[in-house]
Amino acid sequence: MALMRVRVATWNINSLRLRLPLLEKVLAELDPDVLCLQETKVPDPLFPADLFPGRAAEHHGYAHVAYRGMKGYNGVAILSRIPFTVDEAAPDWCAKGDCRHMAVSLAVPSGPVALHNFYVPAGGDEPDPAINPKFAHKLAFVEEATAYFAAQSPFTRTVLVGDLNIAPLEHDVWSHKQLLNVVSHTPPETTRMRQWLETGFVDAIRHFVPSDRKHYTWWSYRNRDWRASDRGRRLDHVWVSPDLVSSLQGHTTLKEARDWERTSDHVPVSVTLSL
DNA sequence: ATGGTTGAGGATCAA
Repeated sequence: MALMRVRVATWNINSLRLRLPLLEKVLAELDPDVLCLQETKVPDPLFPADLFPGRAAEHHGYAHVAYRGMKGYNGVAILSRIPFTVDEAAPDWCAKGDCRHMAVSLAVPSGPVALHNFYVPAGGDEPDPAINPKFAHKLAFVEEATAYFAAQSPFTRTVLVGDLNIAPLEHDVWSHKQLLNVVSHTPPETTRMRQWLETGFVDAIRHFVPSDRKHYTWWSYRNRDWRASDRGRRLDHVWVSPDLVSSLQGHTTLKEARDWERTSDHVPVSVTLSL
């Protein structure tokens, strides 16, 4: 059977409704077959009926759409050209019902592919679980996810994407030393993330970008000039099961999106596979 | 050490 190009993109959009015009721009730039979004910040009843006003029917080619949102915070969505079924049995992490994850099975002709879209808790400011419940939640969330995938291991034909809110490697942050006690890069987080990865994933972005090269996907709004200060972090990730490594074709981190008007503080990331 | 900005929603809270 002929293989199919499957390009999966992930973007923390930081309000879907506010950035609908940029959504179309991301699709034009990356041409993904599947786009996973985080921080949609839209309750399900208010999810836009027409994602691309004035464009072609059926969502501008992305006929398959699923979403899980809530008021004010969090929320994930998946737009796809490839049909999928939603995994309704996926866990409700930390039993909070807080719309931080969706799993689907993509109907790729060569066989189904499991796709996980995660929005891991940011964890607040204080990196001490004893005094900061948000940090405790973050650690517990990652531990639950680790246990979930460990129980399935070894798994195949699986792609995991999302805003994982952890920059695991030295060169995933602008200053390893200065961020060691800053939430997103602390040893309790990076250690747990490594354990999660090692349940059976390969870091697909670092497959393409050498680990000794600085690489970021997020720059704070709180910098006068994000590009000049370049105090970025790699918080957004694409992982694949080892059987898919030989299918990896390329990747794009759309850094230019950080310069768009009224954009997200995260930029889109895509990985292309031949499946 | 501190402050810096953005979004949701309508006061702060989350990031």
